[in-house]
Amino acid sequence: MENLKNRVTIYQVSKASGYSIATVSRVISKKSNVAEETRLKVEETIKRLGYKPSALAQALATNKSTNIGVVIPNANYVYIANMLNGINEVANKKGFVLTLFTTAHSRDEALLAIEKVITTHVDGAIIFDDELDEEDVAKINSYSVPTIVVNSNVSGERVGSIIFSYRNVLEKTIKNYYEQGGKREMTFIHVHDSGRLLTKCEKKFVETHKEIGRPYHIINCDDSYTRTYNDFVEHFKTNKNGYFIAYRDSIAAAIENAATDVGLKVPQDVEVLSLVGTKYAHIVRPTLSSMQIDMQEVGKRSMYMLIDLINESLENKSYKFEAQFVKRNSTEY
Amino acid sequence: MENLKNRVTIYQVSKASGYSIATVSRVISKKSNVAEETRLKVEETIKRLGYKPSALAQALATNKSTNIGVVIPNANYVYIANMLNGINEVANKKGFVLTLFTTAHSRDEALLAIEKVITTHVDGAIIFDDELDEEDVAKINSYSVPTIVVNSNVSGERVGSIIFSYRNVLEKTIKNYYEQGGKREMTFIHVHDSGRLLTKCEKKFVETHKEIGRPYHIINCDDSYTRTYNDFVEHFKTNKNGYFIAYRDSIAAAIENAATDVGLKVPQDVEVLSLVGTKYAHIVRPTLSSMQIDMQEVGKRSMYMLIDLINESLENKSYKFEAQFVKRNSTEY
DNA sequence: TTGTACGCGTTATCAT
DNA sequence: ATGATAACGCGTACAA
Repeated sequence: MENLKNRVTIYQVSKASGYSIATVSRVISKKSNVAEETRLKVEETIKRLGYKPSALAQALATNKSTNIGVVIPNANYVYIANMLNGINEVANKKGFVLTLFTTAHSRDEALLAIEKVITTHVDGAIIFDDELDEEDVAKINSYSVPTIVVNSNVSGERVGSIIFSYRNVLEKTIKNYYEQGGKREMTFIHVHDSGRLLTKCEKKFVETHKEIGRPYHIINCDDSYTRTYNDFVEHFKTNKNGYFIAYRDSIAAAIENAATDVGLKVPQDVEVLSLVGTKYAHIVRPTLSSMQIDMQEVGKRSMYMLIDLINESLENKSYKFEAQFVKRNSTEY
Repeated sequence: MENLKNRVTIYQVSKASGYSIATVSRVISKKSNVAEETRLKVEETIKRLGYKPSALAQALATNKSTNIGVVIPNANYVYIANMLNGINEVANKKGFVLTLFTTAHSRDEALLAIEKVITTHVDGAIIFDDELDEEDVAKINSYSVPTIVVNSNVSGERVGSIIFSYRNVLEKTIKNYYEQGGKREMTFIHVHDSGRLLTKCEKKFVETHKEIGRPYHIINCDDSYTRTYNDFVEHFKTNKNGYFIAYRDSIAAAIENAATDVGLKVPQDVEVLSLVGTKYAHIVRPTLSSMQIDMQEVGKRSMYMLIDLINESLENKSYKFEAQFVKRNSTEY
C-alpha cells in the first residue's frame, strides 16, 4: 500500500520550471508550438526531477491507452508462446504494449477474460480462444473495441478474423496415405476439452474415413507428455503397429518415443503425425511429420491486422492460414 | 481513432438509476453501507446499460492499477515462456493482470523497458533480464515500484531478488565426470550476448578446469538450432568425439542430433550437457543430461514474493534456486 | 508562444 | 444511507 507515492507529476515540473502545465504538456508530447528556449528549460527540469508522465492519466485524457489486450489459453504450449512472441514483436515496433488475459479452456473463463478486456480500456484486442462463440464476440463488438479473433470465423463492425485451414490438408494427407499404399489403420488421439480446432480435425478425420470406407479408431488421451508416453508403452505391448494423429508435437513425440522404447520401429511399425507442428517436430527423432502453421507469423499478422483495424483501414477482414503438410520421418508417405 | 466512443460511464448509470454517482460507486466496490433495495436497483441498471467500470479511471483515483509489469527478453525460448506462465498463474489467482515489456538482450533496451514500466503505473514489476546492473535497479527503486529481480543479486528498499545457482552444480558435475573416469575434453559452447548467466557458467567452467589442470575448449556458436546443427555436422566430420556444454535444450539437441546423424554414438562418442533444461530434455533422444531449474516454479515464486513486497510483508528479500544435475542418456556420468 | 480552465471516469471525504 | 465535490495526472480548446 502507499506505493507510487512520491510520483513526480506534471504540476511539479510546471512549478519548478516556471511554466504552465500546458506548456509542459506540449513539451512532453513534442508539439512544435513551443519556443526552443523554454523547451530546453522544461526538458532540463524534467530530467532533473526525474519526471515520467503517467500513462494512466494520459490514457484517461486522450481515450487511448497504447495497450493491446491478448486473450490466450493459459496452457504452456510452445505454439502459443510462439504466437505471443509474434504479436509482441510487431506491437512493440508500433509502440504498443501487451496486456495478458488467460483462459483455462472453458467458455466461462473466456467470457470473463472478455469482460476484463473491456474494463481494462485497451485500444484493441487479439483473442485466441477456441471456446468463443459468435455471440461472445458480438459482445466485444458492442463495446466497439477493435478485435482480431484467431481461429474462429466471426465477423462484426470492428472485428477481423484469422482462420486456420487444417481440414483440407488433413483430408488430402489421409487419402494420399492410402493411395500411396499405406496399410495401417489410423487412430485419432482425442483429447478432452482441447478446443474447436481439434474437434473439427477429428470430425474431418471421421468423415474422410467414412467417405473412402476405411476403418479408423479414436483413442482418448491425456494432454500430457508423460501420461501419454506411459499409456502408449502399455498400448504397444499388445498392439505392434498403428498410425496415430496427435494434436501437438509433445503428444506425438510421446507416442513415437513409447514405440521406439518398446522396440518398435518408426515409421516401419508405428507412424505418427502431429497436427500443430512447431520447431520441435524436426528436433525430436525420428523427425515428426506434421501439419505446419507458423504461429509466430500468425501472431505478427494478427497484430498488423489489428493496427489497421484500429486505424480503420483494414481492407480484408479475414485472413486464412493454410496448414502445410510436411513429411518427415515419422510417416511413410 | 474514436474507438471506445460509446463507453457507458458511471454518470449514465447514476442518471438512469436515479442515484448519485457516489452511491453507484459504492455498489461497484461492494461497500456495505448501501441499502439492499438501492443496491438491487443500481445493479439492475448496470446490467441493463452494460456498464463496465474503467480500470483506468479507477487506477488513477486509487493509485492502484492491479497491473504487474513483466520484463523479459523477447527471445522465443521455452524456459522464458514457462516462467511467464508461472507468473501469470499466480497473478491471475491474486487478481492481477500482466503487462509485458520485452528487451532484446541489450542494456539499452532493458533501460527503456524500465522507463516504460515506471510510466505504465504498474503496482509492481518482475524483471528477468541478464543485462541489468545494480544501478539500473536503483532507478526503479527510486520510483518506489516494488520489484522482484530474477537472476541478479541486487537489493534495495522495495526490491527483492531471486538468484539461480548453477555454478556449484556445474563445478561438481565437471569434477565428478573426471573422477568417475570421464576421458573426453570438455567444450563450452559460447554464445555471444546470451547474458550474464551463461557468462558466469563459462567462467566457472574455465576456473574449474584450471583448478584441476585439465584441458578445455570454448567454441563460438549461434543461438539457433539449425545453424548449430549444421556447424556440428561439419565439426563431427573431423572430430569424432567430445563433451559439449550448451546453454539450452535446443542447442544441446542440435549437437546430439548432428552427432547421431553423422554416425557417432551419444554418449559413447559424444557427450552433451544442457545448462537450462526444460521438459524437452526428456523428449529428445537420447534424453539430455541437464541442469534443471523449474522455471514455472521460479515464475510462481517471484509473483508470490512480489505480492508480499507490495503488501510490505516480504520477509526474505532473496531466494535462491539451486540447479539440480539430472543425469540422463547424453552423458556417461 | 504561453496560460486558464475544463474534461476524462473513478474514489473518497465530508456533509446531510 | 445518500449526495456534493474535491482529488487523481494529464490533454486541449480557447483565450490572451
